Amino acid sequence: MLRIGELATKTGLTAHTIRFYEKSGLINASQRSESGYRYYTDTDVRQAEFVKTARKIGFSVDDVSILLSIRVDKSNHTCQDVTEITQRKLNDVNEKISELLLMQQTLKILLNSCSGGPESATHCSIMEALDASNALKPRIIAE
Amino acid sequence: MLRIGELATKTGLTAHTIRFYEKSGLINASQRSESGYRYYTDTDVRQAEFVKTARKIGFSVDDVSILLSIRVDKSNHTCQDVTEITQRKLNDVNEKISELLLMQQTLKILLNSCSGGPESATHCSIMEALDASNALKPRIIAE
DNA sequence: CTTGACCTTAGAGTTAACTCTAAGTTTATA
DNA sequence: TATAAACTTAGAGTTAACTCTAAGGTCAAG
Repeated sequence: MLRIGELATKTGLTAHTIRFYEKSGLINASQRSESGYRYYTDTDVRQAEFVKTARKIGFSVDDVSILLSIRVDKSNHTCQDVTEITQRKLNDVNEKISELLLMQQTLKILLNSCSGGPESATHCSIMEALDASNALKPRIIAE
Repeated sequence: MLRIGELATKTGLTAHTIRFYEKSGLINASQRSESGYRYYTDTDVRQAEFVKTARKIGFSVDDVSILLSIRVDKSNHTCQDVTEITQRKLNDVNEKISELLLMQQTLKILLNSCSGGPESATHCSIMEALDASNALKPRIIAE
């Protein structure tokens, strides 16, 4: 039986975060001492690690909540239920990557267009590009 | 001279956002009518477009504020000043992309490991992977 | 029996960038 | 002149996931 600080050390979460996850319904202490201290069983620890793992992969707290409800009642859920959540998350991630790649490309083009030297910014091509509204249409793929 | 709604239409911002940017020091109406209506000159419009462009590329409101202070006083700033901000932003973006690519890879591996069919999740390999804490170490690059 | 590390709670604060509301004023149009 | 669309303000709300604070209780060691 671990106290909250020990669970924190074991999982890499903080005690604060564990209490926050408890409020959010993700982690529960099976036992409480008379004085109110939380005590975590091995089963609790495994659940906390599941939560940590799922969060690290990128699942939201709400997603993890759903995954946990599947976890405790696997026989009444299907692989399809699980892959749907996973696919949805992958779609989110893919979309964010696309947006960031576009930003990356634009930023690279801007950096390539400017010397970056100590000369006055009066004719800085980055500033000029930001002033021209076509700065957002990177047609040339710079590498 | 445009009113705020017209500027909104022209820039693709909302009137709310324009007022918010005004509070943040990014956009100002050169004129006000007696009754308090904001009126924007061509110069204001160009500045609003600059802001829109910079935000779309991914610069934070604070970054845009700095870029604007350079913009109004180019001769007292250098190309280096501008590239530093741009490079910092590119570094941020690169870091986020790395994190997301890791998530993407993990999610793909999870999806590949599971049929996604209508069978019970009792032996779902995604659930099993989330239970095993090595789910975060994707050694096999799945495509 | 005291000290310090650890624990408790409720609830407020953080961040970024909006987004919305309420209550009232102005302007253009029919 | 009446009505609707557009405008004004201050300030509160939203989102996600924490993160921290205050004020106090518990426990092990010396």
